[in-house]
Amino acid sequence: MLRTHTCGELRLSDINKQVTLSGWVQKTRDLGGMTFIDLRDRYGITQLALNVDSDPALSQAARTLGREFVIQVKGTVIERESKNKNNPTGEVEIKVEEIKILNSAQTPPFTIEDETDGGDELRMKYRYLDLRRNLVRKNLELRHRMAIETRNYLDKQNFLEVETPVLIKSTPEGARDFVVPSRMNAGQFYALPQSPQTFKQLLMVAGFDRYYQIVKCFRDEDLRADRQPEFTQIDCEMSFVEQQDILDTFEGLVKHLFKAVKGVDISALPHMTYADAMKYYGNDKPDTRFDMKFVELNDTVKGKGFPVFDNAPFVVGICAKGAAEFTRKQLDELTEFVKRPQLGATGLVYARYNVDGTIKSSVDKFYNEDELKNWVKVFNAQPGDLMLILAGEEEKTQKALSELRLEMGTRLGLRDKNKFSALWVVDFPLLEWNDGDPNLLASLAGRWHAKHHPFTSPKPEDFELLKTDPGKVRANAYDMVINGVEVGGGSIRIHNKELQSQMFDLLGFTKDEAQKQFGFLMNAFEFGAPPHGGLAFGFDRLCSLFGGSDSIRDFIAFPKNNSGKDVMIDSPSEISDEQLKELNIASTFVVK
RNA sequence: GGUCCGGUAGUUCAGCUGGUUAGAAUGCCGCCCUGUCACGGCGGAGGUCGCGGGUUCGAGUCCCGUCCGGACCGCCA
Repeated sequence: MLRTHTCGELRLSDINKQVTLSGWVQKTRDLGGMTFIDLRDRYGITQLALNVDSDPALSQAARTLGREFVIQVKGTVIERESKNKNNPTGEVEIKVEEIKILNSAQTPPFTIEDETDGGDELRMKYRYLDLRRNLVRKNLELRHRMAIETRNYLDKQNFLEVETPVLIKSTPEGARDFVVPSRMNAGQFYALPQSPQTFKQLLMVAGFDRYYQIVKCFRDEDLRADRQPEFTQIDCEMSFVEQQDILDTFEGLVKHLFKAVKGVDISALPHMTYADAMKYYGNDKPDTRFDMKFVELNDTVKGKGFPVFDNAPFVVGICAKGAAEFTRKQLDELTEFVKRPQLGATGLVYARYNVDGTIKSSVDKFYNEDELKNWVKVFNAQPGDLMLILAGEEEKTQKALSELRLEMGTRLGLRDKNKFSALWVVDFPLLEWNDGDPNLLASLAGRWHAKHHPFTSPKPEDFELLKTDPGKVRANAYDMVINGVEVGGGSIRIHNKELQSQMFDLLGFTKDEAQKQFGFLMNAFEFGAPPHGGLAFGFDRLCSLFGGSDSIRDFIAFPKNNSGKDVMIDSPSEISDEQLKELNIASTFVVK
């Protein structure tokens, strides 16, 4: 061994021990007669001390060490003359007797410290240096702990971890597939799984009863701070269960994770219907750390001669507690916020319910004091509150107000990263109308697409609506939402061939297409498929949520950038003509 | 496919209404310093202002195009 101890473990109790340490030079502090070196490894930092009087040659050698040199030192553990309470090893140091340079290092392009000076791109390019930093390392340690505790919990619940294939079949529903050419089968392609969905259902048919897998999934769609082209799911499926059984089991998992990883007890998860989530939060993943629910105002504000409200199909507002003090400038910022093209609101109406009981609105011209007092009643506002109102087409207005609500929550400090509010959103619609998207309309025979996925079962009481009003059919589908982040979702599946076939009809598959794409699953349903259901957690998101970050990239060892590129290994990249030829792919492409 | 923001020293950034030699901090190099731990002091080196074109007497600054990065919308069953 090149070391007797790590750089994080020596304490006062180790004094006088002869030790050998190996690690990276974090920093040297040369005081002339004395030289101090911070030696770092994964476990911590230990200070090395050299005195020019006791060994001039060694002291001189220490001065030549650069940042991130890899060295081995032998010496004696001694008590420090001046201690550092900020470091667990801060009461001791090593009186160095021997230094061996194991490897030199170039000066790193950014500082390897908690508060790094490196920008995102540079950190990605030198990810192996970034990973030396405490913060990033701790994120991956958190991820490791999450995975271990997930396996502990599910193992105790009799779940089996089963690996499913990565080279599978491309299917038209859902996200765009990543595709892999088959050399042995010219002109044919595998697809990488968007999820192991069909395989886990087949495992249920096979009687495995309780399955899980911490598994990579792939989707060829545009990226976001919380979306990577390859990502990890905790993928689960159970047989002989109803929705409530699944909710109970995985509420248990999340509670276990909070307790084991963060030492936090979270209360029982409330259930909120999709309809209520949309009505009160304008969003199917509401941040319930704070209230500020939507208040519909059509009956309150219309017919008073204010054309914006009178002409809008939908008027809705929120009441921000204690925000009446917002300045004109802040209100203008909020107006700009909702007018951004992404939200597209035409304006923002506000009414301050001042502490002195007076009401001042941006539409005083149209609403007298009595009418504004009625607003106060409808909003249940208290003196000091600020009422914010948007009007327009329902869906768009909901979305804009939802974003405004989150913005207000942020501005009012109501979105504490150390506070966790989890809930189940249930009763999602089974289907969505492919409204207006010509690409979808052209590529799919049908105009409905599955909100969750085509294997989701409708609620039995809504079966009849499948024929008469498919848009009204609710699904046995559920999402777990924590702090406004959709951390997981799933459904009770269809296990009956006729119903599955009916679903594919609705989604516009011909019998042939359905058989070709999903015949293996429907055939399996004819051999004794048990009732089953499951869900999948977005593991990266769950980790970033636990770590208090909005970005999942720092919880993935080697993530990709906004363009889906790994700038460290320079991928994706071109391949040789020989490779293309082997794969039976033409080597020239005409773009556009 | 779209919207917005950014690209200036190794790094993070400032650079006003276009005007002399493009600055700061940090890092790096050298000298000094015997209890530092964000050590301190003095000195020094370090620039294709992303790239191309245009306007102008004059462009880091304005305009057009382009590339790269970031956030978001669409998309993500």
